[in-house]
Amino acid sequence: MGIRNPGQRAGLTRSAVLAAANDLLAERGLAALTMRAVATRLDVAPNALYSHVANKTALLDDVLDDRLALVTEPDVDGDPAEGLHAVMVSTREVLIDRPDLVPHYLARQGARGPHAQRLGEIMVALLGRAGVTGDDAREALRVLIVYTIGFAALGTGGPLAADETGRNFDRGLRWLLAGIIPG
Amino acid sequence: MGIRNPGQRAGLTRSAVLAAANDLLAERGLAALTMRAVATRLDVAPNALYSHVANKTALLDDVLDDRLALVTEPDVDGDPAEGLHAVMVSTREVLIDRPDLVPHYLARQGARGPHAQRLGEIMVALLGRAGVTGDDAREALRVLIVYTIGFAALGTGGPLAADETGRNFDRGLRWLLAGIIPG
DNA sequence: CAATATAGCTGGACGCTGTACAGTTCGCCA
DNA sequence: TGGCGAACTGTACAGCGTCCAGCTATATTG
Repeated sequence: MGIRNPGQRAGLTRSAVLAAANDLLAERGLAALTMRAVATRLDVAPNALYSHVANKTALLDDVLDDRLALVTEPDVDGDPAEGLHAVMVSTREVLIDRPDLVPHYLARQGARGPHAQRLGEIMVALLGRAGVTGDDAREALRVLIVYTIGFAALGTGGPLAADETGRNFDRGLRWLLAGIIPG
Repeated sequence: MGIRNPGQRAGLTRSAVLAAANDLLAERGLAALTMRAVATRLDVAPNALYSHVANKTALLDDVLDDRLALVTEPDVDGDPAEGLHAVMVSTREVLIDRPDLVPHYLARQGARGPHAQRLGEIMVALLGRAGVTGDDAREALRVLIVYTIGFAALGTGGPLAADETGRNFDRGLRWLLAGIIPG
């Protein structure tokens, strides 16, 4: 543009880039989330972003994992089934207003970021306290994750209203938990 | 390219376009499925496709629905729970080797094509014969669909091997069906 | 059978994308 | 104080989906 001075530091930060991308996603959706749009919002040249992020896919990965940091941790000492229920509900709530992010998650065959990993560990611990371990735990984990992510992706797009979808999610989740932790 | 004679009919068909797109998806994945690649495969100029397909999104929608035509219909007079189980298993199998298609499905907030609709109706009928009707049926339908699509999307990408994932899917599915159809 | 309308295809182009390259300049550390 | 590495710039490229205008082989009509 000629307005920005060449070579001058804009004080750009990795987390500033993530935040800008996240905001853009929230305000205008995935289609509007282009590297150029993020750069514009930060008043910076498009390629400046590549000093802080490997590429757009990695950027989206990180935005997703940042998002997962907002999942509220359950009471690890309470009832395990209720703890699992709480984690899944919170996860869905956190993801549901970034619906475009979830297909990306699925296309990447699952999240691998630190926050995603932490959630997985918490769930495994809860399952263990409920007497589900080993292969059983791995299977239960996967079922719960797939179910939750699926519901987050479908968002409120079906024939049901928003709060109906929440109750619907809840109901299926309890069916799964009843199967996972019998009695 | 100057090789093809201008104005000459290539005998292009809508279903030929769908087939080419489907093949490309199977052989080289979603990233390789560009309008230009489809056109090249049909030995045609890229914009010729737009005589048969509204745009790329619609093309993907149609490829998906074509795919759903392959789902094997269950015995409508047998045990409803087994019928539902069979439909979901078949759906997952049909989608699992076009894994890129499923995030697209989710991003579009669910399939709406004729074959998808037919599957929905079959499921509702089975649920009805199991005594699940009205809102309960709509909720059960949604839970089953989300679960199945989710597993199709995650494909075999997790920590489990391919056939393990199949058994894993089966297990969770039975939990859900046990909740939907008690007794 | 001749004239006309139409639908299928073409080359070309537009605006947009992600991102590579090389150069400039700043802040920091020896 | 000198130099080095990191941050940022302008520029550019290849590839994308898709629109437009034109040509022509075919179908339709008189």
